[in-house]
Amino acid sequence: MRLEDEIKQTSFQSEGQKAYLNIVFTSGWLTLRQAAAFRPYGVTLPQFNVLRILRGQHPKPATVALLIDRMLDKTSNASRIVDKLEEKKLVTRTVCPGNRRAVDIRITAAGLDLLRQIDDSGVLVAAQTGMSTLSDSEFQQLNYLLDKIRA
Amino acid sequence: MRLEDEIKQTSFQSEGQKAYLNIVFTSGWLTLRQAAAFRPYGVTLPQFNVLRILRGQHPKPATVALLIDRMLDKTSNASRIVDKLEEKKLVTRTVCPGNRRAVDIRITAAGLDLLRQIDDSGVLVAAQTGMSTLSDSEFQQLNYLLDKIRA
DNA sequence: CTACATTTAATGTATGTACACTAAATTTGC
DNA sequence: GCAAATTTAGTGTACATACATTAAATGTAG
Repeated sequence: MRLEDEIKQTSFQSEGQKAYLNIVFTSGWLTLRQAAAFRPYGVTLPQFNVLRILRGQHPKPATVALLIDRMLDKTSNASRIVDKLEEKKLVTRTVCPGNRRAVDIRITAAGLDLLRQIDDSGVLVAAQTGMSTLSDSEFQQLNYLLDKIRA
Repeated sequence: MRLEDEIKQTSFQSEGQKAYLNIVFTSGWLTLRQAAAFRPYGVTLPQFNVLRILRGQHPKPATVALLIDRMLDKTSNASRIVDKLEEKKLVTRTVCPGNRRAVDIRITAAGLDLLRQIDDSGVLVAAQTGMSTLSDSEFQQLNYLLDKIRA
């Protein structure tokens, strides 16, 4: 749907201003759909993303610093997201033996199970059906333009 | 900067998956810059956006429902954003005489002053310098692609 | 006119975001 | 070897987001 109709604004200062609003609005639109898809599994989107990073490391542990490095949202508080996952027994936290400042974070069997369930359900794919309306070359063009904005 | 480098991920399931991450990441990147620009003025980005909607209505009042309709983030809690603005005396809230369920929200002289200050400062333009790296036709292409995703 | 439904805003609760600050462990420079 | 700097997590606080629920005013059907 055209941005103009979504936010009931008919004129914009510039195409750039409109593009800014469009990026932020589309991001929210997509995130809302993703979050809804995960809700039945009892994890939020940031929690899911941390779990996926941990699975990528498995069976090696990750530190909080590594999570921050790989997270989309660098300023989000990885500690507190790990808190929630620990409460749900999806991850474990142990002081790193080699460096007692750091904390080794590992995904548990239950965590791996949950990710497998979500993978199998196709929920992730379904949540991105909004994303299936573009061709591969259009996606590439989009990625090119977004990367260029942050040049 | 390439998304791959920003989030240290070298492979993606598909261009669509990568585009999804790119939209969300770029949105966060832009929002962070905008928020920093407003901080000296003591308002947050959602608060600023509500103020702008109210200026657009001025001198007519707006209701909470109208704010939600025009906001980028429909599920954000307009009531509480108005709370903050009211505390800062940037808006007023009065029960709507014609419909006592509704609340008339108006921007105050101080609110208009603040917006004028922000406009004059060029802060908004400066915050969007990240957005100046694309040509108009590239922005148009970007808008087209984003609208198509939400088709 | 009254009972029920709908509209409108506000509130409650859990989570996440942004940023400053703290505290402990380690590294570095002398 | 020790003092200062740095690294690493965690905490505190303010704000926003997401969604369910409440409460009051209004509309509507009988």
